[in-house]
Amino acid sequence: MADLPRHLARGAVGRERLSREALASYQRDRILITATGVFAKRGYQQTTVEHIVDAWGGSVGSFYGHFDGKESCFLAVFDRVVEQGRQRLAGAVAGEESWAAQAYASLGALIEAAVAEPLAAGIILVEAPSAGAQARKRYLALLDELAARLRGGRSERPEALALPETFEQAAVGGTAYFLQQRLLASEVDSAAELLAETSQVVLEPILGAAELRRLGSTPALAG
Amino acid sequence: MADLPRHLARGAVGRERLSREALASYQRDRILITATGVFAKRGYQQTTVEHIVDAWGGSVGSFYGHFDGKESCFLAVFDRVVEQGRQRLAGAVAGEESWAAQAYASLGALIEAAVAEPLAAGIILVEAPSAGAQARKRYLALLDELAARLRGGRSERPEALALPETFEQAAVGGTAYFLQQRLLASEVDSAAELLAETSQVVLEPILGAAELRRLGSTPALAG
Amino acid sequence: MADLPRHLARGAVGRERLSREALASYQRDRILITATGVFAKRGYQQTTVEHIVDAWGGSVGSFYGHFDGKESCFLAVFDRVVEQGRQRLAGAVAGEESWAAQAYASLGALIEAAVAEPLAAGIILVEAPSAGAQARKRYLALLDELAARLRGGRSERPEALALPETFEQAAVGGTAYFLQQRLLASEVDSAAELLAETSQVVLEPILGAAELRRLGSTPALAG
Amino acid sequence: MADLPRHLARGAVGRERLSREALASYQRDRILITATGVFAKRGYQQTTVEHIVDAWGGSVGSFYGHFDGKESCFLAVFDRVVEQGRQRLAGAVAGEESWAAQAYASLGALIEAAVAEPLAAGIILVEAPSAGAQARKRYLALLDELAARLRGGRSERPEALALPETFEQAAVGGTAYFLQQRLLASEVDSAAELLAETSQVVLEPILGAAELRRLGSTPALAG
DNA sequence: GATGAATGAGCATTCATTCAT
DNA sequence: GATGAATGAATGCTCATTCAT
Repeated sequence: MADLPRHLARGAVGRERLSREALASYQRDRILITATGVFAKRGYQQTTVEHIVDAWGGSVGSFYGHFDGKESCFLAVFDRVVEQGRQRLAGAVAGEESWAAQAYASLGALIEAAVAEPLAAGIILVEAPSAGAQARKRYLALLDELAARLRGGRSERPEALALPETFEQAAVGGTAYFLQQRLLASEVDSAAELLAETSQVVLEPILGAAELRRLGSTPALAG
Repeated sequence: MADLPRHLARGAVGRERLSREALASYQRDRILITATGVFAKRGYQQTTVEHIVDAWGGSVGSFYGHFDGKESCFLAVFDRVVEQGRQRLAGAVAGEESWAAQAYASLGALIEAAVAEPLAAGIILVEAPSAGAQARKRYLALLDELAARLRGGRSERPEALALPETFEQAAVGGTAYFLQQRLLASEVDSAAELLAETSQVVLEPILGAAELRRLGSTPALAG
Repeated sequence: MADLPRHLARGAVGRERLSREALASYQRDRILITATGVFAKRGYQQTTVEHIVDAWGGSVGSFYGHFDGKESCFLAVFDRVVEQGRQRLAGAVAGEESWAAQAYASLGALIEAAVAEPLAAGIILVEAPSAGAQARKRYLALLDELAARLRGGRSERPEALALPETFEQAAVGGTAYFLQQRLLASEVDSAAELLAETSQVVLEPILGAAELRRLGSTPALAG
Repeated sequence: MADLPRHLARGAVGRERLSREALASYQRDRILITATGVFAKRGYQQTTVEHIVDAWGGSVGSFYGHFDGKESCFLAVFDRVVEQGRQRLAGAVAGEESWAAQAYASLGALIEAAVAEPLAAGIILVEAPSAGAQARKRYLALLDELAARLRGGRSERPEALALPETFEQAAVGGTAYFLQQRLLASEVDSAAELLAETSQVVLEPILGAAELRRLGSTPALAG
């Protein structure tokens, strides 16, 4: 088992309360982090519980103490990655006022995340659709949610109302496919470049070219 | 095993050469047809060779006489469905002269095919991405090819040249995602409706709204 | 963990010596009582240590502080139930003088016990034979002991000497089987009825019908 | 895999029909015979599928081709042993006319069987009660059936009508217990001796001592 | 003494593939 | 060529027991 970070090591203040609970949560997180890599590299179906356990350095029984099984573990990995994405999104949106700026920043944050952690991105874009019914369901629900968010922007531009019903779904699905391809080919370009391209496809039809150009001139990416 | 059609039954003319070859090909096709349904209904991973063999009515050994194994069989199923799609495409394009009309007819033909044979469509859109590395590769190659075809249209319209590099990929991926969702939800609307929606997303940016409207007024669907 | 009864609560007189020892014994007993129900309801093989610990409300480590393991715990449960039976037997026999009356009262006490605590009876009659070699050995030894006691009655009646060697073993085994069947079917009739039937099988050959009739006319059962 | 007996070896007459079916049945039987010994020696719970497979000399997959699993295999072993007992019973009863003679011969046949094949007898008397709910159910049903058969004899002797309701159940259960004890202790006496003892317990109350003495003077045992 | 997280050997079962007939 | 019984490696999972805190 790996060393614990300072604040969790014995002797820490308030260890009574923290210890058990936090330790368990910490272990669980460690498994999730390891599993993210294993699932992403091997693929869900080719991954066995033993692979994860070996990579993690723990024991089978312990694994089952944290998760109901392989699928349950994958879903937790998925949820964790999604949650981290959500936080990035929240952070990106925080400073922006207009829907347009928020949308642009959001897209940028997601692309940045995918570029920074391609394995985590692969969990969502590549593995989730193949990891059983549950996972596929969550994957579709996630894209649906993103499409719904995107849809919110129509009200900002009268012209956008003329877009077909399915535009947002297709835009989100298309972006997912596009990124997935880049991930699988390991041709991950710079986040800036990807953002420039995808924003044109996803956002221009809603915001118009002029608005998008304006947004693009502002440095949108942190990294 | 089911009865053979007349011209393949033994005693037919030229049975020495034809019989063997044609019979084998016929058997293989029968397996592929059956397997298409089994793979689509159960999902690739949940399908066992025995499932296919049982549904087909043959024997395991015979199955392995026709295919190297389960994956090889799936790839053949995939290729077969793709081939049929190609023929539909060729037929649809045949009468049309302009690239615009050909593209519109192509999209119509593909949608029509998906609506007519949802199981076959599911093989491409739902199962292929989950059926191992090989299958995913072919799936991505297929979408790439469609994107490339779509790209051919840019030259027809100067405005289209301004579209982002990734437009076609996103358009194709988005359409795939959109159709996949409809297939999984078993909410297959009429082909006409789907065509109207997807063409707006996929073709309008290239052809322009006016051209698309004109194409839409011509009956594009056979069924 | 449940509250302790007054005299065991901390602060009680003589807590240094008593406390430790008595507390341990009390805890152990609590586990045994709980385990009796769990083993009887789930069956020995289907019962896990965790089941017992959960039902008891303690912890695994603590469980292993009291017992060497699952089997050891079952054997202790067995012994405890046997011990309680022995005490009932002693009580029942106390007031009686003749062997005949003692035997009749004993049988009555055992049946009464089985009817009053079917779970405890199930430990002996149903689970013990299936709970591993040790338990089976004790089960067989127990029946042997009862058979030996029964045998003591032969001297009271010359006719009984003509009974086959195996009579007592068969009588005890038969009664055990008979009661076990009633327990498994949850068809536990009244103790009086069961006593009337079994005593005819077990005791009449030794005591004779007349004697048995006489014994039966005295109220033999407490409840 | 062991050699096949002549009539099943290749080249045998009518191999088309016989071969497949008979071979499968033969293999299944071989597993059952092996499994009888393994279950009896190790005990049901301690026996793993691998134990059986190793002892048999086949493969795991093959085992599962013949049985649904370990329990299913045990039940088949149980049924097989019961069936063989039934045939012995049928053979023993064949020549006898009176119920008394039939009952005596039956008891003799069963005891003889138990002495001749203690492992098979152990399956019924020792393992079945411990091998899960299904097996216990069949075990109890079997004893019930024997008790019912025994009951048929009451009509032959007016005195027997006075026996308690439960006599037959207790007699059968007692005999089962008695034999089980002998089996577990590996103290298997001669069949003749066991018959003499058990018949006194089981049959004398129904048939009377005189009748039983008469039956005993006839050589009842084949071996 | 108490706690419960960690351990890991062990088990029943599946299934793609082979090969004797 | 056809057949399907046989193969056995691989897998997900359980649970009695240990031991650091």
